[in-house]
Amino acid sequence: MKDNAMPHQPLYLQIKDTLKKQILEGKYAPYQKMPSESELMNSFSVSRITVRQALRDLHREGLIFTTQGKGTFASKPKAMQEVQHLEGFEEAMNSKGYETSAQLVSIREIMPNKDVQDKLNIHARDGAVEVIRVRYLNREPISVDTSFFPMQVGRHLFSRDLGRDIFPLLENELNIPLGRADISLEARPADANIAKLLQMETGEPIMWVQRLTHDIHSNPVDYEYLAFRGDSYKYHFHVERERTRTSGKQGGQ
Amino acid sequence: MKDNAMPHQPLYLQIKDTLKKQILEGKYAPYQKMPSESELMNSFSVSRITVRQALRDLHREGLIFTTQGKGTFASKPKAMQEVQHLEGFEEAMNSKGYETSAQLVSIREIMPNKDVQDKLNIHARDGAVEVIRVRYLNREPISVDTSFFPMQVGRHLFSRDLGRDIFPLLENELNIPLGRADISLEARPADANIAKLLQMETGEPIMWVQRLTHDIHSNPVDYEYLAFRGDSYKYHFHVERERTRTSGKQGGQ
DNA sequence: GGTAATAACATGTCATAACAAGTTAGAAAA
DNA sequence: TTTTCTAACTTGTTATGACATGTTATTACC
Repeated sequence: MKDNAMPHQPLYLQIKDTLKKQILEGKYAPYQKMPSESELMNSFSVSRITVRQALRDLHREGLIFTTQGKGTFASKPKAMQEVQHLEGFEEAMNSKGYETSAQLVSIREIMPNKDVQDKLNIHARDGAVEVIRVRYLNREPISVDTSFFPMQVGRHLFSRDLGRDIFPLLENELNIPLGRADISLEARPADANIAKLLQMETGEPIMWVQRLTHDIHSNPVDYEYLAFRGDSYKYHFHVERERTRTSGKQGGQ
Repeated sequence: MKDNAMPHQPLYLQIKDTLKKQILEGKYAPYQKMPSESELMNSFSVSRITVRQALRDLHREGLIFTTQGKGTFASKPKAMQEVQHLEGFEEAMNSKGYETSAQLVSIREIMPNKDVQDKLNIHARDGAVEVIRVRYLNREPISVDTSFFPMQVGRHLFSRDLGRDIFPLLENELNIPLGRADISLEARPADANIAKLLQMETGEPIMWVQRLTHDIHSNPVDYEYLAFRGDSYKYHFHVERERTRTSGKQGGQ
């Protein structure tokens, strides 16, 4: 594990990585039964505890689930985004070992509608840049992203590779330090255009995310709609019960 | 918290709960060294693997961290950077001048399925109380709430008015101080039952909210599914861009 | 007193083994 | 043919044991 000489990985991590790769490559379809612990012991020539340790990690990462007496099954990959901080989709997914990519559908200068004007604090005559992309998770379309940028930001994007994340681009190449984002979530039916891009039926549920991102000076720099497939996306977060609310008549559900 | 016949818990879970309680009570200050595995083996009279399994779970919950050669230490209490308080539904709506109400569909004692067992940390034979309600906004159904309570909480609900919020009921009448809640959001199609209760078409999008609420001692007290009409509900919150991530090559969207 | 070596301590990895508990396929009985 | 029972299979828990690796205290030497 010191610099050269292929770092020796513990067996359980090697097994975990092998199985994870197989799952992500689709060797095991969602809900398909995987080899038993006994079979894995034999095929990897290791003890059961080593296999279990690998399986336990895979379970913790949500890639498998196990039922006593039945066996181990591949989970349906589900993108889950933690809402603790403004974290990009790609970053969140890559940290889980999923492969992400994005495909630019279009980029153009537009006359912003009222909503975009209000959000970006601009006028119609200022113009704005609209970027539409489809994002992929493990090569399957998962979201259609429609982003609007004020011209002083947007005009720099025409010459950039938009097949990857925009946030680091804004920060690292345009030197725009990002700050707060306002986010809203709704469940909506997919319209025909989105349904087509996401390879689903019109009317099926999507998670409709609106996000307005500011720089650290609170200037709006990016207003976007993200339409995620409902069956492939989940938001997750923690909240605390605020103490002072207990004195009121409200609160809870 | 389990008053009657304490169901037999695996040793590692008992040890984990004991240590967790000690940590949360402040017996070990943040970063303070905890007993070694060897000492825990002796004090609990179990094998090392049983101790390690308990420690592994505590580590996974963020309560401890371990360093090879040094030992095991209490973590700094997660100062949950709460995105924003989940504003109580009723409060949020009432502050906007909307009229809210809830109608009890059913309350019954059930044998909890595996998911509910896991979430409420109970066994099937413990039973649980299931409460199903429809919530109204300005007299139109907006959500179907299915809540599960462990028996020591749930049995008190049979004699209560469930036409109003449960959280203040739990806090003010049952003296259960509420703490953290884990929440996840998904867009899903409404099944026939929910569609009927919400007066919508089967398959239309709903916002599927899963919420596990704990008391301040981290005991789970309420596990619920909230199915909101997609066309009548929106989640909104703020997040900050985390500074340290800008140094990476990933991030953004 | 400072430095190096060694021993003791502590967690990390892995093996073998056994029993508990849940599921299912196949055999036997009705 | 259908139902019941049992053996085989499968995961869950726990024990004992050994070696690897990292840290720290102690001892020996200069």
